[in-house]
Amino acid sequence: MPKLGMQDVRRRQLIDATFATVQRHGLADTTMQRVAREAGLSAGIIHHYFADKNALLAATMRALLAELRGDVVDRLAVAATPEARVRAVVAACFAPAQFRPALVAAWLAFWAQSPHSPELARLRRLYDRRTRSNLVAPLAALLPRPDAEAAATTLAAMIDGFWLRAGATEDGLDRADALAHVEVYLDLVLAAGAGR
Amino acid sequence: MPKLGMQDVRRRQLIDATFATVQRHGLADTTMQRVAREAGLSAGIIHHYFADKNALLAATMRALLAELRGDVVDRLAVAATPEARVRAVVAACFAPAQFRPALVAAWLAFWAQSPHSPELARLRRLYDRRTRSNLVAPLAALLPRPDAEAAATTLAAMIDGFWLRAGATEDGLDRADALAHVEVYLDLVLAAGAGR
Amino acid sequence: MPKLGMQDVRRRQLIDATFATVQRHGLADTTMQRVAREAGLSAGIIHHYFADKNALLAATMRALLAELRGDVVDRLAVAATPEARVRAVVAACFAPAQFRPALVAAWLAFWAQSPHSPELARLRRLYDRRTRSNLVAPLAALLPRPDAEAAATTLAAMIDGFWLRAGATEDGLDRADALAHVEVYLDLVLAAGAGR
Amino acid sequence: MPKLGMQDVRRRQLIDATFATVQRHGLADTTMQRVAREAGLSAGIIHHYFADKNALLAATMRALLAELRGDVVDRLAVAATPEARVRAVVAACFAPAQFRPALVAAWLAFWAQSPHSPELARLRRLYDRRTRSNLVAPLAALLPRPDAEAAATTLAAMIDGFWLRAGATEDGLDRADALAHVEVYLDLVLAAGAGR
DNA sequence: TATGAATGAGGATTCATTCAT
DNA sequence: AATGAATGAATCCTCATTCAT
Repeated sequence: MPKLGMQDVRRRQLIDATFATVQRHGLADTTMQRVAREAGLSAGIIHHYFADKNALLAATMRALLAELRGDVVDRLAVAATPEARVRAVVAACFAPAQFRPALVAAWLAFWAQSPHSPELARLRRLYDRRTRSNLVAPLAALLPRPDAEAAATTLAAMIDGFWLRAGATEDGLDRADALAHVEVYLDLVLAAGAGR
Repeated sequence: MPKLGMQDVRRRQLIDATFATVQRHGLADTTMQRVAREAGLSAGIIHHYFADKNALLAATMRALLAELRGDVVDRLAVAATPEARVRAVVAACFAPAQFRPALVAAWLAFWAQSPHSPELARLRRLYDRRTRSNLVAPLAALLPRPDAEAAATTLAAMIDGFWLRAGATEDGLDRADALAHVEVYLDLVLAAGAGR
Repeated sequence: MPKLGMQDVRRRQLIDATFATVQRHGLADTTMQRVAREAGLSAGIIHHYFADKNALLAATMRALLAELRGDVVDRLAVAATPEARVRAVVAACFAPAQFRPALVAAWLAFWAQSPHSPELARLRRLYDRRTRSNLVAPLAALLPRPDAEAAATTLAAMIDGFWLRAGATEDGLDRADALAHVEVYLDLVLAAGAGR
Repeated sequence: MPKLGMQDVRRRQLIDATFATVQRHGLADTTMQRVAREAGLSAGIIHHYFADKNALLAATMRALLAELRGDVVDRLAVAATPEARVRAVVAACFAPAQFRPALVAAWLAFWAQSPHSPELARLRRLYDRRTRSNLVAPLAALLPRPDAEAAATTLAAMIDGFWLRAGATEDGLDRADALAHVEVYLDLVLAAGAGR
C-alpha cells in the first residue's frame, strides 16, 4: 500500500468538504470559501490542489462515482450466478451507503449541471455506460440479447427514478421499499424470460 | 393610461425567457441580466413583475408544471377505460412537447435546486402527488389496491428515470424507445394482474 | 379665502405623505415609490407637482416650518407683555403639536441633510434667524441688549437640545419636563436681569 | 504568511475613510464605493473587515464616541474639585478636537439615523447615559440631588443644542462663544445653589 | 391629470482567483 | 505548504426619472 502524500490527504480532505458543502447548501451555494471553511483550511489553498472550482467539483463527482463503483465491484466479486450478479448491481445502488438523501441530492446537483460542464458530462456518460454494462452482461446470460438490453435500460431508468425521488428528503420513500419495487420488476422480467 | 394587460404579457414573456435561459446556461448561470436580455427588456423591469429571482424561477417551474398538467388532462379527457387512462398519463409524459432534452434539463435543474428552495420543494411535491394519483386512480380499477399502488410507484420512478436520462442531450435515447420500454412494463403488470 | 385648486390639494397630500414616510422610515429610506403609495397615488405623478425629489423634500421641510411659525404667531398674538412674548415662543416650541418624537425625528433628518442641500440649508438658516429674533425682541425689553442676545442664544440652544433628545423616541424625557427645565432657566435669567 | 496586523490597521483606515465620507457627502450619500476610494482600497475588501455597511457605520460612530470619551476622561483625571469636574466635562465637549463642524455634522447624521438602526440607537443611549452621569456626579456634590439632576439635564441639552448649531458649517457661531454661554449658565446655577 | 411601464445607473454584497508573505 | 489580504467582476436589487398612453 503506497503511503499517501500530503497531496493526496489534502485533496481527499477538500473533496470531502466539497461533498459536504454541496449536500448542505446546494451546488449553487457551494463557494470556495465555504468549502475551505468546511475543510478547516484557508480559502487560497484550494488552488494549490485544484486548478479551479470546476476541477474541484469534477474531482468530487469522480469520488462519488468511485465509491459506487467500489460497492458494485465488491458485491459482484461474491456473486456466483448471473442472476446473483444482476441482483448485486441493483443491491449496490440501494445500499445504505449509496441511497442516502444527502448523497443523492449531491448526485442530482451534478447531474443537473452536467449539460453545462464537459467534464461532468463525461463522468455522467461514464456512469451510464458502466451501469448499463453491469446490468446487460449478466442479463444476457438469462434472456435473449434484445430482451436483456431492454430490461437493462428499464432497470437503469427505475434505479435512477428512485434515486431522483430519494433526493427530496422529506419524501417518505424508504430505501427498502424502493429496492423491493425494483426486485418485483426483476422477478417479473426474469420469470417472463424463463417462461419462454 | 399605460398599455393595459402588460402584466400578463410581460410575465409570460419573462417566464419564457427564464426557461430559455435555464436550458441554455443552466440554473446556476441564469442571471437576471441574461433573462432580461433574452426577453429584450431591461434588467430592472423584471422586478416590476416578480418580487425577486426566486419568484421568477418558481413561476417558471409552475408554468412548466401547468403545461404538463394540461397535456395530461387533455389526454385523460378522451380516455374511456381505466387502461386507456393509465396509458394516457404515460403517453403525456413522453409526448413530444414534454419529452424534449431542453425542457427536461430545465426540469432537472429545478429538481436539483428544490431541496434548497421551499417554493420549488412545494412544486415538486405537488408534481409527485399529482403524478401518483393520476396513475393510482385508473390502476386501482385494474388491480388490487396494493398492487395498484406498487405499480404506480414503479411507473412513476421509471418515467422520472427516463426523463433524467433525456436531460443529457447527446444521449441517443429516443422518445419512442423510452415510451416503448414503459409500455412493456405496463403490459407485464396488467397481464400479471389480469391473470389472477 | 381662495378656493384650493387640485394643484394645492395634491401638493399638500404629497407633502403629508412625505412627512409620514420620513418619520416612519427615515430620510434615507424615503423613496418616491413609498411616498406615492402613502399618498395613494402612482409613482409617476409626483413629478407633475414637484420638479424632483429634492423639491419635494424641501417643500415638506417648508411645511413643517410654516406650522411651527403659525403656532408661534398665534401665541404671540395673545401675549401682552414682553415676558409673556418670550414665554409664548418657548411654549410654542414645546406645544404638543410640535414636540412630538415623530415630528422631531423628521426635523432632525432634514437638519442632518442640510449641509448637503442648499435649499434645506436655506430653510435651516431661516428657522435659526426667526427663532433668534422671536426671542431677542422681547428679551431686549427686559434685559440689556448684550444680555438679551446671550440669553436668546442660550435659550435657542436649549430648545434645540431638548428637541434633539425628543427625537430618540424611547427616551423618557417628557414634554412638560423639558418645558419646565427651560422655564427654570428663563426664571433664572429674568431674575438676574431684574436684580440689576 | 500574509502581512500581520492588517486587521487593526485596515479597520482604522476604513473607519477614518467612512468618517471623512460622511462629513463630506452626508450619510445618505456615503456608499461603500466612496468609502473604499477614500481609503484607497477596492470596494470588495471592506467586507473582509466589516460584516456589512451597518457594521462599518456603527464602528465609525463608536470610534467618534471613544474619542470624545477619551477627551473627557483625560480632563477629569486632572480635575481636583467637583466644580472642576463639571467644567472639565463641559470643556471637553467644546474642545477644538470635538467641536468641529465636520465632526458635528457626522455626529448629527448618525443621530438622525439612530431611530432606524438598533445599533446606532444603542450607541446614542450610551452617549446620553454617559454624558448625564458625567455631569450629575460632580453636580451632586455641589447642589441638592434634585437640583443637580435638573441642572445636568439642562446642561446636556444646551451642549447638544450648541453642537446642533455647530453642524451648520456656515454658521458664525464660535466655539469659544458657545463655551462661554454654557459657562454663564453654569455660573448662574452654581451661584444659585451656593446661595441657599 | 394620472397611470404604471420602462430604463439605466448605482446600491450593497459575494465570489473565484491571485499574490505577497 | 499555507495564509488571508486584495482585487475586480458579477450578482441581485432599488430607485429617481421619463414617457406612452
